[in-house]
Amino acid sequence: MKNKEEFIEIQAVLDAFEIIGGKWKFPIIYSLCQSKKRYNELQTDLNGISPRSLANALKELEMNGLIKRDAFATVPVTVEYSLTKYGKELKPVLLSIQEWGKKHRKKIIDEIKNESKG
Amino acid sequence: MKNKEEFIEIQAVLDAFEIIGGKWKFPIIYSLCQSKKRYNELQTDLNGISPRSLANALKELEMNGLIKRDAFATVPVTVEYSLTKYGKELKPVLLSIQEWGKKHRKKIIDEIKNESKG
DNA sequence: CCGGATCCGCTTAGATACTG
DNA sequence: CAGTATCTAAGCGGATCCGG
Repeated sequence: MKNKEEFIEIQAVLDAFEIIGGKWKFPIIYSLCQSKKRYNELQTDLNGISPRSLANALKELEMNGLIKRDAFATVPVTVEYSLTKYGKELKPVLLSIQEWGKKHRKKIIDEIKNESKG
Repeated sequence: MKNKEEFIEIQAVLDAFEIIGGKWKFPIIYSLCQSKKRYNELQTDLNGISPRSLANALKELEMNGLIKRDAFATVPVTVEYSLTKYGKELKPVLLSIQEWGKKHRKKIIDEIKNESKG
């Protein structure tokens, strides 16, 4: 580390990961970017997340003020999760990750094609 | 999930996290964004990462073509890690995370101030 | 039935000590 | 200096169960 400024910069990244680290936080937020979702919709979107992990992640995200949980006393219960205004500030981050993910996917596919070509 | 397109989008995020998920990958890449670094410099930058976790993360990042490892037969050995061209494509992602991290830090500090004000 | 909580086992991450 | 070995702690997933 060279100086105090650089320390703060990397500390910002580390801090961000205290909140949005873990395997599922980003995908959850990404899913909620599109629209508010119910518990089961999230579970489907996230393609096989366990209920335990989903519940934990949602609780932490709510504690940190990134998402909002609304429960309606219907029968059966309806619970909706949505991004808070603060959570929406993560959108640019999400979009850049997703863009990189698409590029990466393309790269992998190209590599496989080249291998089979010989 | 509503349609196939949305599935691909979220899948891109999931895929990205296969590569750059985990607690330390982003901070490592962030640190290497600035300049190439030696093993111990990274350990210092990352403020307390264990050697094991650092070694593991570096190995995975190298396997995925994001970073490059150069060893020089000096005594003692010198090893330098740097971003590959492909790894550098993550810079925009890093910058947006870091920006959010700074915002978040400011928010937390403000909240603490307001609490102590009463 | 929906939204979780709980129990269990496996995999990943971390602390510390030690080595080429 | 740049890691590995070992042990322990935390996180994740699967199945099952419970309250409304």
